[in-house]
Amino acid sequence: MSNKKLKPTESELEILQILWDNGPSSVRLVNEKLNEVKDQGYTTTLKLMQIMNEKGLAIRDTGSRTHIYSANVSEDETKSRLLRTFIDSTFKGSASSLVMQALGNHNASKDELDEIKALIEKMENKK
Amino acid sequence: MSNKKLKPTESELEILQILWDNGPSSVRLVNEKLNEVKDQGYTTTLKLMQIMNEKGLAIRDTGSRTHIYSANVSEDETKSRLLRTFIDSTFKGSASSLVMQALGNHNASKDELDEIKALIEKMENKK
DNA sequence: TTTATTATACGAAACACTTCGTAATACGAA
DNA sequence: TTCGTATTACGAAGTGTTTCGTATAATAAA
Repeated sequence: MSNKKLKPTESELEILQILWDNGPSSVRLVNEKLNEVKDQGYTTTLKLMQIMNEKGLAIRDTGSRTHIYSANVSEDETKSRLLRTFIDSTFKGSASSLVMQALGNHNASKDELDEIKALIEKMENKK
Repeated sequence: MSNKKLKPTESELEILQILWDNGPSSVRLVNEKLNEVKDQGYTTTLKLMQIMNEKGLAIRDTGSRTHIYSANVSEDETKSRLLRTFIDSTFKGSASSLVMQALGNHNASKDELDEIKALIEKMENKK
């Protein structure tokens, strides 16, 4: 996987998510997945994926006529970087501010809270 | 406060944060605060704030020569909406996925972890 | 009053992102 | 081979954001 520091756009992230979920895919398949959610012409999707290839967000196998695209950035690293950027720009870098807002506004279930608390304890033991 | 559903841009959010922190402010003051962090010409800041006024993100008092701008959207509501959008686009709508990622990838310090754990315990006791 | 300073208004350029029309090409079917 | 379809390539238009130069107006200083 590439370790480029590029921040994908909204549209690119949608496509990356499809590639992460489905593995290497043709433009046709990605476009069909996208069209389950929104209207978008085939050539629009194609163009976006070509640009993603140029940017290094995706790579493609051009061996056969139908090019097969794969994500070239890892899901975890990408989301972690997006989260970091979001925390910095919206919550002045404070992860706890964000978590409080997230937990406060979405009424997490008791099971979710337990799960999260367990994770926190695990992390604290490591520090 | 206005309840318009407008999503501020990155630059607009920076300015809103200054207005939230400092209260009603002149363009000059906002520009000075911005310039502590980044280079940006005065007229650029002015233009952004004029646009924010047009969009309803800010209002201004034009009574005296130096116009005084105030945020016209609440900090909590705005951040909550931004968070919701971010969770939807990046974490498929799952707040706990986001929290896990925030806690798991060095996005939170030990102090923040303690803070969050305390919050969770408080929430659990309420249930 | 004259000059210098400070502020706003306006418009345009630069940039990035999204969208799609059209052309060229490869492939498969008749 | 010929025709229709699927695919990629290319370029340009539309939109939104950011940036700033210049003009105009108001105020303060001399």
